[in-house]
Amino acid sequence: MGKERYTIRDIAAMANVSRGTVDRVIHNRGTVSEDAAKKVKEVLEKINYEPNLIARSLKAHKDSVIAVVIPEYSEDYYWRQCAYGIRTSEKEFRQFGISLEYFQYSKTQEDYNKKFSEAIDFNPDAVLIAPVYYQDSLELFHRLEKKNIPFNLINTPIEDVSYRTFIGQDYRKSGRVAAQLMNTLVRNEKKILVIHVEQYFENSTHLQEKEQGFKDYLQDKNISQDIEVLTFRDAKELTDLKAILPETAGIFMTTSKTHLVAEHIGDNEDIKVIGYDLIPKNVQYMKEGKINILIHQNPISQGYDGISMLVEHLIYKREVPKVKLLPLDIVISENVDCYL
Amino acid sequence: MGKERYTIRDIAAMANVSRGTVDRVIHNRGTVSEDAAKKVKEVLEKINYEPNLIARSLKAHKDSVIAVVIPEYSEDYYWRQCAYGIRTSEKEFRQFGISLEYFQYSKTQEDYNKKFSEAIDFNPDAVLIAPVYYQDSLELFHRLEKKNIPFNLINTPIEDVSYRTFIGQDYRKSGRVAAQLMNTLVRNEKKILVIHVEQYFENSTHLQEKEQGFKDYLQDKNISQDIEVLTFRDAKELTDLKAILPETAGIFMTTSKTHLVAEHIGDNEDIKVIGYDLIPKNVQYMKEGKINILIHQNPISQGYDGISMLVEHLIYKREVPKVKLLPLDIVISENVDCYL
DNA sequence: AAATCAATTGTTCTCGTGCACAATTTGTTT
DNA sequence: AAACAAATTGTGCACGAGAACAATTGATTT
Repeated sequence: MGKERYTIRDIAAMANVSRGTVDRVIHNRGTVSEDAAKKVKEVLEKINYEPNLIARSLKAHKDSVIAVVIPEYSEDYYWRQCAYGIRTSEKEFRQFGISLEYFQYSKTQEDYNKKFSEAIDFNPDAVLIAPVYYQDSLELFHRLEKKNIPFNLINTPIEDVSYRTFIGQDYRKSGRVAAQLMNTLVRNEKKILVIHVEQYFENSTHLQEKEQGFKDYLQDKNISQDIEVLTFRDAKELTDLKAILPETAGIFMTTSKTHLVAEHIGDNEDIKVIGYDLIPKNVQYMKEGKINILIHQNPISQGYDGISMLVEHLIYKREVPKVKLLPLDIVISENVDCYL
Repeated sequence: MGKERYTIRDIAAMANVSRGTVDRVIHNRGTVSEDAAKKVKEVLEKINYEPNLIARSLKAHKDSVIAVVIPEYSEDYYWRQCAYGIRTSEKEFRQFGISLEYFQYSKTQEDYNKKFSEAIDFNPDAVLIAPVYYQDSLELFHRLEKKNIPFNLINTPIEDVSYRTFIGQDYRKSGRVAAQLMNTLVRNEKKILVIHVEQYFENSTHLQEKEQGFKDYLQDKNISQDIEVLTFRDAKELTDLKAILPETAGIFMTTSKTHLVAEHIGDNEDIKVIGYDLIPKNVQYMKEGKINILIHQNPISQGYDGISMLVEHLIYKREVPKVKLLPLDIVISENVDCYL
């Protein structure tokens, strides 16, 4: 049975060579005679050797530092959740010699640039980034590449960049899910609004993806439903909504600002609302019945996986996938508790 | 800052004692003078010492065996998924000296008894059980208790037994979720069927819980909907359904046998179906539109967590919660792929 | 004061891997 | 064959915790 755990010592004994030789064969470094190499390889093959990662990582204290570039999170529930995931992972890996250095940016383009730059100049061993501003990011990523620093992206995917892994949702699919749900909720001739609330909408490809997915679904299913897309730069602009609410059956909000819509809908209107993220205001409105469905974007997992997949690469040098897609969790008032 | 990683050596130096004494204080074993104990404790307090688990587990090869008592899974997709989670976890912990011994039972009461007994006589260090038959289980659990063998339950909760941790869903809530979803799907005067398909229904408290949750929700929300509960011992009995389908608006299936219902519904009937588990047949019917919603019971996580929480206890002696509730994932055809 | 025992403290080895260095063998040149 | 370099192989130590064992101190008895 291949059930036992063999050590390098065992292998050395079986192949009649020294521990050093086995080590050299495994890591193919140094010089080994053909004869010895063959014997060792045969044994390795036979017993299906798997190194003891515990012993290995006990030795391998390289003390790496990971820079974390995310939005300022003290005032923001969503990013605070994400930071919580990051910190959980930090705790777990501290004993592996991993430490984190946070670079939080306030939500302006300049500050994003500044903090990201600082992170690069800090010369970390790896970087975790929540990239919000597409254009600015490209140049910054390029600097990381030149320095040969591996980096992971969370929340917002950016194509054509040599990141290690993107952790987040398939936004196209996310939009499709929203559309299917909306279709079960709404069955009349009034129209459906797709609303974006984002200052830098042009840079936010993921919002555009959600919209596209939403439309794709309706088209695929031959559902002829009136759709109107609205893009607001600022929360205040939502007052414009009032006029069209009477002829609206449902609203799909592409961001976590879903609660804004709920606020603008009067108590008496029967408008179905689908949006994103379990931030307290959203959850509150959901429990009051003003938001029907929220799609959970798993900020905690994003943070946790973002770090741990970087560590997998730094310490264990494990292969990591290019994309780690998180589930598209559908949340209603009755199951919201188990995602909080 | 308490950011550094201190070793027992560091602590010994700081407290001006030997490494042995520090070790004795930490594990409070052996004899230590009050004076020395106080000094060491002060240092421990100050630096917030956390032992290096890697080094610890390198040494602590106790080679534990965990017995796994689950249904025969070669022919059963759900339990195969669960076994997959168990095996993933087995792989991960093999290097910690953990090995598993499987005791699969065919789905009869006698065989459950027999295999479970064998597992106990095997004298494992811990046991993971998917208990199906309530009555028989009590006696068997008692035998484990007497032998002082810790055990975890998955899938089916059994109260008043001193298991370590139950891993599974909150079935009451699960029923509530189904009810809320059904209520969005169905809005007419026809009735809703709650269907159980289970040979040993009396022993299956979790199915009864689902039913109760379903009813609770409707009552809480003052929804006056006709409900009829049907219990089938065998798949064949479902032919009886035919007669009542015309006056049925929706069906809530409490087991993974949801596909049976889909099979019995003709193509033309517009009956909404909510059921459990992403087994291939169910997924197939969902894609065809014959099943509307499936609630995912996370068999993989159940298996994985079931083992890993046992290991946490065996190796690290960490505190583990009495109940680990898995999320109540709502699955529709558009997001089914991300749960497979 | 020497002997004995208990209480306390200090030392050393182990776990499995990785790496640096030491030791050995082999081949080549004079 | 001696001298030397190159190729190959063997050995020792470090990582941090745990546990067995050895050593020291203090107290008690004869």
